Amino acid sequence: MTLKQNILESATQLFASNGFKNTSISAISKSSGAAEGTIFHHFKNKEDVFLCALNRAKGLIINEVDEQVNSRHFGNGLQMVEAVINVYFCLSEQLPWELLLLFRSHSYELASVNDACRTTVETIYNCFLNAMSEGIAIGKEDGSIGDVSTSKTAVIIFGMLNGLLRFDIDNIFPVHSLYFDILHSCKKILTNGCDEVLA
Amino acid sequence: MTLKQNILESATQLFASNGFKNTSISAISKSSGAAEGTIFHHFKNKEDVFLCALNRAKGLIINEVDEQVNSRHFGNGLQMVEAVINVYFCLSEQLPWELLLLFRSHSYELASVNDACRTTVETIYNCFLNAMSEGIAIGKEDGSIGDVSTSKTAVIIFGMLNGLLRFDIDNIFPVHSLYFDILHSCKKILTNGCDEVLA
DNA sequence: AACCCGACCGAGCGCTCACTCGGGAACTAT
DNA sequence: ATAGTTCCCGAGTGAGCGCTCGGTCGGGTT
Repeated sequence: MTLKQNILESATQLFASNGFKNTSISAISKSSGAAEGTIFHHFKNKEDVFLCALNRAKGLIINEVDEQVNSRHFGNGLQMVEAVINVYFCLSEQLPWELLLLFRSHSYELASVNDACRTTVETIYNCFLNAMSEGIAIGKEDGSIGDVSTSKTAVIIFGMLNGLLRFDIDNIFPVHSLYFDILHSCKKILTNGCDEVLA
Repeated sequence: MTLKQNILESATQLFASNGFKNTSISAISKSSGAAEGTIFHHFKNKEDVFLCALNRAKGLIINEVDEQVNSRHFGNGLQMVEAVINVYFCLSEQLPWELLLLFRSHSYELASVNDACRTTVETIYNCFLNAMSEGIAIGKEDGSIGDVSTSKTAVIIFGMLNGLLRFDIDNIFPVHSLYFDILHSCKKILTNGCDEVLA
């Protein structure tokens, strides 16, 4: 573990739990064991630290999706979608700080100004959306998923997961106990409505 | 319009669009036309300004729900749930700053420390959740909604709306064009799965 | 041995910020 | 008219911040 990596890990944790403005360089310095000067030796400025931390998070998150979804085979499309949902849900335990960092408003605010940040954030979200869309498309062909709009349904399900995860993170509702209910709701969205089936 | 109200309105807008730490007292002073000293004459400190702005937002939001949902009659439970969904969706146009203020991480972080803030945030969320639960409960009796868990389903649908609204706000996806698709997905969640119907 | 260079350090600089304070203006009560 | 009270002002204060800069140290090259 090099000192630079140490700085990034500490920064990830601090930015994730306190936000950008509420995290001082001196705090990162103390937490990582690197002197303040050392931080500015490795990174251009505070924003650069944030960006590099976000990039590191991107790598870890995408890696997780690759391992759990993209490198596996599934019986049908629905099972693939379930796997995507499962990865995203488990992320808050596997990579809590990285997920929180992505959820921080500074990520979006920086993304609307900084090209590099925007592509990083987009890459992470597209990673999930693409996997989800692929699963839906496969499912529509093999019959495990009904006749729904691929892209729209992917966004809606992904948005649902996002909102519920935030409930958990922000301590509004303990959503993790609802995992199977949420999965069940997703399945309902992915099937045709009963009217069409009965018609 | 008193100067104090003016301060709260400006603060709401600034806190909502820039966050707590990124909004300085001098900015609120310039935007509201009140001198810095005047702000501290009316409010104990910066956090008090935030809290009062959040309380004001609470009043406006709950008022909107009362007008659009609680004071009306609906043909059945499903229609009531639809009305709740509609109010929440329209809130980002009716009371954009107030909704954004609620979505700011400072609200949750303060809520976990400050009792007054916690009850304010809880009151707003419970206002929607209660209306949603009531609609589901009514719908289960009149048959417009299937045999689902009232409270769990309310949380799931509310979380879904939250997540999708945030997509819109954070400029990740333009979700407002998906309104009818989202409504359709909610209806699917609220009905029994086809297996039960066909059984 | 002499040199170089990247890693690392921490005191210090300039700036911004939340908040204070002393005083003025307007309004009310006596 | 006088006194009291509330509202309002903005210069001033001290703490904390991001970042700079002059410097030490150790390993690799010649």
